[in-house]
Parts: sequence; C-alpha cells; structure tokens
Amino acid sequence: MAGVSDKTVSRVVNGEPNISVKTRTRVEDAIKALNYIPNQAARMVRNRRSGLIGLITDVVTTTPYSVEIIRGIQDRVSDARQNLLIANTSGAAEQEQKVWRTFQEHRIDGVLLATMYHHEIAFDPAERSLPTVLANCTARGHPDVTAFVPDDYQGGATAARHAIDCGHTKIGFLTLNPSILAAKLRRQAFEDVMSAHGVPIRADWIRPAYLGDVGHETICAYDVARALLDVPTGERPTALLAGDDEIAMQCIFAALSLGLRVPEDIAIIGFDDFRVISATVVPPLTTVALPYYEIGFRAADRLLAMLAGQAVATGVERLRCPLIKRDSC
Amino acid sequence: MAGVSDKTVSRVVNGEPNISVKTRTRVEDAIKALNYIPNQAARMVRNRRSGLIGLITDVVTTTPYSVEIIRGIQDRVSDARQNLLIANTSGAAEQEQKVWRTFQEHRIDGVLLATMYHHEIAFDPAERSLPTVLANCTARGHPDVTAFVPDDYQGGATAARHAIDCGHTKIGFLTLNPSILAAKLRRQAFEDVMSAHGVPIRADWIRPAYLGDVGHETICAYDVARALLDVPTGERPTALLAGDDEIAMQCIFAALSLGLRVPEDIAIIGFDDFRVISATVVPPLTTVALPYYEIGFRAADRLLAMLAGQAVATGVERLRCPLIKRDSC
DNA sequence: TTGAAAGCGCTAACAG
DNA sequence: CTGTTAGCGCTTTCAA
Repeated sequence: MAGVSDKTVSRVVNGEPNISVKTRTRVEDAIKALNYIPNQAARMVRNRRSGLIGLITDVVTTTPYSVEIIRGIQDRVSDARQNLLIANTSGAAEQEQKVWRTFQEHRIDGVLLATMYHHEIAFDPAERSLPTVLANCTARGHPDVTAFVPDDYQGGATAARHAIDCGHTKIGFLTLNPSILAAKLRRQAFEDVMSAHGVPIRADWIRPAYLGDVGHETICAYDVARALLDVPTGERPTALLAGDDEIAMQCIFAALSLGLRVPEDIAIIGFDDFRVISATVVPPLTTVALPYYEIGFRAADRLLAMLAGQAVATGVERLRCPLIKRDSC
Repeated sequence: MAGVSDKTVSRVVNGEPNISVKTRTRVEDAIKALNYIPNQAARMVRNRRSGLIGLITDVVTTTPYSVEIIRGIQDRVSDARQNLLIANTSGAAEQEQKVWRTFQEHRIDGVLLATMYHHEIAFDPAERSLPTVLANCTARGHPDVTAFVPDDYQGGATAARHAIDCGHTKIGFLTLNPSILAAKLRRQAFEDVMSAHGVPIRADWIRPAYLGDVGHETICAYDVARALLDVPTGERPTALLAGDDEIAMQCIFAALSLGLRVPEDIAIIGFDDFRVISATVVPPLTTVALPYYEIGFRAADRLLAMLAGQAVATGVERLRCPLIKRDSC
C-alpha cells in the first residue's frame, strides 16, 4: 500500500535510521490505515530474543502475602519492554517440570523463581539451561545461584533492639513454625541481641504460635499470648515480639481480653508489615517490614542485566528489613 | 539424526497418525538424545493459535484481596494447555492501550480482564477485536459483554437476613465508599430486607467507614463504630454489618475498647471473607464470602469455550455470595 | 507411510 | 536511502 518493500516497512517499524522522511510517513500512514500490528512470533523466529521473562511461583501469585514481589518484578520488567509469562506450580515438582518445558518451548529469555516463604528450594542450576534468578528463596547446596532474600536475621535483631531501646527487659517471642528458615534466623537474632544487651532470655516466653506442618498450620497465638499474659503483673512480659502480623494481631486481642492496654501494659512488635493487618489493627502495629517489593524489583533487575550480557554478581543477596514504627511499641 | 525428513519429525511430535512404529521410535530416540524442544514461536507463525491467554488486571495481581480470582483462572487455563500472559495496568488508561497492543502483537487467543473492585469499567467491545471475558467487573453501557461478578445484592441481603434471624432489630451498617457499585447494591439489599421484615432503618446508623476517594481512602471504622456504640445500652445497635472484613475488624476493636463483648453485647458481620482477617480475628468473623475463585474459574472456562467455537451465553452472570458462619454473630 | 516444495511474517546481510 | 535474497522453525499441500 505504501509502495515499498517489506524490508522498508520493517525498518520503519523498528525505528532504524536511513529512511527518508517521505517514505517513513508513507509507511506510517499505511500502517495506520491497515491497522497493521507486527507479529511477535515471527520476530521471535528470526531474532534470538523472545522478549519474554518467565515467572515461576510456588503459590506466590495466589497468596496475599507476597504479591508485592510480583509488583516489583512487573514494574522492572515492563520498563524493559519485556513481557511476563507467569506459571505457578502449587509447589508440585511434576508441575514444575511442565512449566520449565513450556518456558523452553516459548524460548523464554530468562526465568524468575519466586516463593511464598523465605526458604531453601531444590534447584540445580546445572539442570536448567535458562538464566535464572531466585526471589525469596535460595538454592540448597548452590550458594552461587543468584538470589534475593530478606535479611531475617537483621530483621529479628532490629525488632529485639527496638523493644530493648523502648526500655523493655521482659520480652517474649511468639514464633512462626520453627521449621521455617525465617523463624530460625529471627530467633537466633533475638537471642543474640538479648544476650549482647545483657537482657535475660526466658525460654518459657519463647513459644510457637502455629500448630501443625508448614502449609497446613493453624494459628494459636491468641491462646499462647493469653497464657503468657494472664499472670500477676510482675511476672508478665512487658513486650511481645511476633513472628508475623497475624500473630501480633492475636496478641492484641489477647491483651484486650485481659483488660491490658497496648502498648502501655504490653508492647507488641509484628513482622512482615502486611498492611491489611498492620495498618488497620488498633493500635496500628509497629512491625518489621519484609522488603518484598524490593526483592522482586532487584531480582528482575539482575536478571535483565544478565540477559544484557553484563557481568553481574552472583550468590545470595540479603535485603534489609526496616522497622516500621507505629503505635504498638 | 533419525534419518528422516523434518516433516516426519513434525508428525511424531504432534502425534499424527500414519507413522510406522519403527520410524516413530527412531525419531523419539533422536529427540531425546538431542534434547530437542519444539519452538512455539515458529509454530505460531504457521498456525493460527498462539495458545496464549492474556490476563489484564488493574491492580488485582498486586493486591491481596482478589488473588483468588487469579488462582481460579490459572487452575482452569493450565488444564487447557494454554499459557497465561499477565499484564497489569495499575488502572491507567494509557497503560491499558499498551497492554492490548502487546497482546495483539503476541496474537493472544483471547483475553480475561479482571479488576480488584467489583465495578463498571469503560470497555467497548467494538474497539477490541479479541474475544474477551470480564471478571469482577461489567462493561458500562454494554450489558451484552460476557462478565462474571459477585451478586452483591444477594450478599447484602444474606447478611441482613442473618442478623435479623439472630433476633436483632437494632442494626447498623458501616459501608464502603458509597461511590463503589458493590456498596450501593449491598446497601439497597440491606434496606430492602429490613423493610420486608418490618425492622426499622435508622439513617444515622448507616455510615461510611472510609474517608477519601476510591483508591486513596483511609479507614475510619474504629472511630465510627465507637461513636455508634459509646451510648447508653438501650440506644445502641445490637448488630453491625460491615462493608468488608477490615471494617468488621475495627468494629471488634471498638467494641472491646468500650468493654463490650462480641457477639453477646454487639454482633458483627463482615463481608468478603478475606481469610487472613476473617479467620484470624478473635472472635472469628461471621462474614459473607466473595466467590472470587469461582469468578476466575468460570470466566476462564467461558473464554475457553468461546475460543473452542462453542455457542455460549453472553451478558452478566452474578455469582452467589455465601454466608460463612463463624462466631461474631 | 514418507518426503519435497512452498510459505507463514519477519529480519540480517548484502547490493545497488 | 531502498530493495533482494535467504532463511529462522515449523506445517500445509500434494506427490510419491
């Protein structure tokens, strides 16, 4: 319609130089008139790049907690004119095989692997030929695999330090399921900070707030907190650290049910900064934020750099968990 | 490597008939040995179908509330050997244009458009050439566009009826931002049911629990609930319906802060069944569930049927919001 | 049951 | 500045 060769159209579409203004406008007019849209698939056949980033999640897409990871990824990826092909495995290994296969069929440029919990996964880089970056997880036995995770140790330490800075010396800790890596790291940090400050650790004030296996647990923070708090004033902790914001919320309910005021009688510090809870609860939670958005953004950024052929660092990078100060401590 | 033509390989890969067993196994062996994976892009160039479903969300991917919609979609789509290309617009019209364009470039088979709030969107089917199904929204001025939404009217009626069935006659309602469609429908249902049962409606007990515009609101349910409840016993509502579970949660805090017991002194009914809150709060919330998973699943199912060329119903389909009975009413 | 030829829509390499 | 040729990896058509 523009009276030029297909190659010339290609040049216009791709903004290549050395086209006369007259030809360019003629082609552009034709494109508009014909409502022409280039076929990505055909491009992919010729070029090496598919322009597709694969995102594999265990249950992250479908769980309210870590959607922020995806938001970070999307923000970074769409800046780079790449598109996201998302698949989730529901944690099933067999499903994961299928997903990798699908990604290879689509000649995905690289993959981002994100998990809901911060934990170690079985991932062997030798088995997967695609450039991969992990988000919120690390590869067991392969510390060289690029990964971005929250610095749970620092986060736990920050929470403990804040409680101590607020003058507390009687501090309890309602933990996540102890088999979760994050729980271990935070607890270790808690104990280290307490010791470093010469604050006594009461083993019976450190209690799991979930019952059952990972993925099938039920929360029991309310009962645990009541048991801890339903004692004479002098024998009570004056501050409670929580493994997540749900636990913290149940701690508030427990305190209220006992006629205790938060934070005057009992201070509470959450973890995660899951805002639907942390900002809505009364009083709003002082909590340690998980840098989920940043994890997603940085992971995507690193993958893009790898794809661009830049020399980049490998290995695990731990991102700071900042204290969000609100009213509960 | 198998000593056959490319076409024969194609036949084996696609499971076409009329291949001798001997040839087939030779080809299969070669495929395995070479670790050959067919190139989807090249297939797409020849075939008409891309095998890709596009999912456009406003902020649904990135918001904790409605991830269930995505879970429903994914479950249905992966059953059908299709893949999901996800893009979100953050609500920006300009961004939405880009997304549609990208989808056309990828020769997407069809698109699913999901929103975070149940509301009407500007969507003109004439402008979009791709088969489209809406999830959690309807197209303003185009009632014929296929859409799946929660039946907010029925949900509101269910909540009101439950309160009345529990013997309450003094019922307050803390609403969402009144400009939201869901808020209007539920309030209408509330008033209709109250009237039908001869229960008096107190206009001053119907109060918005959010301040500010949609998307930028701040919750003020705690203060509103305290104002409603901080009066002599006889003048107080005995039940409060909430526009969502966050509001219900703040109502519980308000009640507790006034020394009131839930549900004995004041019953509370939530909306959404956002489990992180509804099941974790103490007491657990009696609430009306939004059928988000079902909305996603059904929307994907319908789109797939359309793509398969089946004759399917069009128009808006409203899905039941069931009452989830827990302990708060 | 198998293969050859042609072509899907695009772009790299080269020529003019 | 523009066009030609060739070919990406696959499948359709038709012939063998």
